[in-house]
Amino acid sequence: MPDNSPLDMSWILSVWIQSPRHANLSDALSYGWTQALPVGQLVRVPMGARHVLGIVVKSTARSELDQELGYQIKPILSVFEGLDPLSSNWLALVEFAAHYYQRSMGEMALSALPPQMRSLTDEQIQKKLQKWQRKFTSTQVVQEKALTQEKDLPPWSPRSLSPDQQQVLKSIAADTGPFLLFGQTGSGKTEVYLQAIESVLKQNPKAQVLIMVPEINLTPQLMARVKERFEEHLGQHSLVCQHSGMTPAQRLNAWLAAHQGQASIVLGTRMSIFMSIPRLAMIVVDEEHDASYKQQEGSRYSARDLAIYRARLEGAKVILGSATPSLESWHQSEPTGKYQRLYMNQKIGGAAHAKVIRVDMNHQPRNTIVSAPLLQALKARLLGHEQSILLLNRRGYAPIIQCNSCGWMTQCSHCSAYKVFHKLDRSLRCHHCGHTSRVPASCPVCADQDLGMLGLGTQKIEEHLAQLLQPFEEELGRPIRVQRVDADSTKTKDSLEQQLSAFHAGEVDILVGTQMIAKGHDFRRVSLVAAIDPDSGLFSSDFRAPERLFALLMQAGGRAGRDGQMNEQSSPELWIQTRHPKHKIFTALKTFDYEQFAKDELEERTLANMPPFSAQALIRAEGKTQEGAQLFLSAIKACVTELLSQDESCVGCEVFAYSVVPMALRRVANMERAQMLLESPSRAQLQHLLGKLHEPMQAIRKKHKDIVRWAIDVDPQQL
DNA sequence: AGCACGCCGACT
DNA sequence: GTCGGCGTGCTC
Repeated sequence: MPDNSPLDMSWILSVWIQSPRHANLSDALSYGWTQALPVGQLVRVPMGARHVLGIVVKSTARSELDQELGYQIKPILSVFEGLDPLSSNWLALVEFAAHYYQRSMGEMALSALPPQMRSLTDEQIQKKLQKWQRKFTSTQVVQEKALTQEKDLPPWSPRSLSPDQQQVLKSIAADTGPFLLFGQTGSGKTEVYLQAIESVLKQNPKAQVLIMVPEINLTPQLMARVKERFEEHLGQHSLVCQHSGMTPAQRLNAWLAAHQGQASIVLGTRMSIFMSIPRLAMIVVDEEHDASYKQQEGSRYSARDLAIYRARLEGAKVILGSATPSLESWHQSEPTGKYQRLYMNQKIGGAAHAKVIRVDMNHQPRNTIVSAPLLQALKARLLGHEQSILLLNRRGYAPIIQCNSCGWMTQCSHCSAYKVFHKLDRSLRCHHCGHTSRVPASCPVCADQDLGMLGLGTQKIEEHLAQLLQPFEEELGRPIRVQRVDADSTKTKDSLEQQLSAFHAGEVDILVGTQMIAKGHDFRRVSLVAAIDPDSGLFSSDFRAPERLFALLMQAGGRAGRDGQMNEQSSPELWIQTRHPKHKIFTALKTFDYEQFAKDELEERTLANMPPFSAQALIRAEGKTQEGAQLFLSAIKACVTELLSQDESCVGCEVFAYSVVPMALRRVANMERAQMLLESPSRAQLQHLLGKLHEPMQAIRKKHKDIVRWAIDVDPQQL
């Protein structure tokens, strides 16, 4: 702005900008302007030496100011004229999230906008908008027709629905929700989502819908189905995606389409909960139990929980769907809770449950990887030209090199973790800090050359399996094809899709992989899924581990035998190799009885006062030394005690601070890490206390110079 | 968080 | 003699 004449700054604008809470700036900074601006207006403002994006949250006439501000007011630099202001509901969502997850308003709000917005000018944005507008209006005519006359276009084709689906849709139409759609894999939840969306769009052609999925991998699949259903009615520009795999330009375009109300359907990962969707009428959270809905760094929000809050704000319906709901959602959908539970018990097309077969590994030779009965079962599938999946837990399967003479292992020099052997480039790599080195020819401690492999990678299993099956190849009269899928084999772009499509096409007999293959993919010719060693999930220090294991195995079981057409001889089977065959997780799994499992687990949680019967927050610190990190947290613990006994507003609050402990992965990239858990029967009291902690924490931080980072994780997923 | 300003080691 | 290391401190 070249105008150097003094502006008549008779208005004071309160503006949120990107700045972390510990920067100690107030939530909104004051800038001067010649006129009031609408709440939610995007502006560019000076901030020290640079220019940053801001959001106007208030305009006050200078004459109405209670007192003069104690500092010089700068004018804003420019206004994004071409963009509608963000809605008050959007601002309310951001404000709630910032409050709840202990972040600054500015950080929450600005990091929820597409990154490119920060660098573009108003003119550039307007150009983009015009371009989009032209594209859109050419298809919009079609859309209007479709939704009003239904003449020139194929009408919404009637679908045959199962009785369950009909019942569930009736309930969704009749009530306000939130709804927990509890349905087996293969019971047709996706069809319910699509029909529910369809009825919302029929009712109001201008309405918008948000669909969330846990992972990027799952967006193309679901997008294909959404397109197939809606594209001819809505036009291709009415369906947009939002996830971190998109280019900055793609993200901005999609954001603009949603913000301007042109996109009818927004499909995305957790970040899309913050999309600007002015006429939001429905939110679908697919696989709501999935841990990916919780952001794990920065503002650690839960997109699933925010979906509930946002839906209430907007007066929109929200559907949480899962075959294995989180115990939080399950509890909320009990008769005493706030959600309405909808059951879908039947599998479409009469597909049967997998039969659960447990192999007691106590009765197998020591160090057995694939037990004899499982091997027999695998052979049977090979003979019948059916496919199998072997599922590995991550833990315990990393291939680590050990000295067979002195016991030395490939410990990472920067982390409290072992470096993992990668066969491809014969390197040792730390999965936590990325440090890479070559495999030594001899032990660096005792110089012995007898180095061996300790853990079992998926690579190792792949080889081992090939070895076990090799004698069988002759009998079979063809080579046996084993395919490995894990983080390594899918490093190259869209290679996951490629590998899986090879499996789909029947070019592979046995698929070996980690959890990632249990998610979302629909394998029709698979009749056997085997969990090789699931026991680490049984006795973990994390109280949610059993829940995750159960969900994984249920999901894995659902992968087997989804095809109702398959003949009787190949009844689907889920194999579990375990040293604890009597464990209640496995007995509940035998009948695919999630409800029994949830009942048992919730009983235990009640007794132990664990979530959902208490609220938790985790304070983590990262410093140069473990003592430093712990000292820092201990000082905070003392501060909690003091607040609870001295502070007027905290006395009587029931908040319990557990002792300070090193984190499970105590050292990462040369940083020592420790944590402290806070727990309270009252979410509100815990919130209040956390809010009170910020100031003293900053004072404490100044005394502990070796503390590099600290973070508060509200409702932590992993302990 | 950025980005300044500010005071001490190895280089054209 | 400078380029640049990152240690405090401020941003309406």
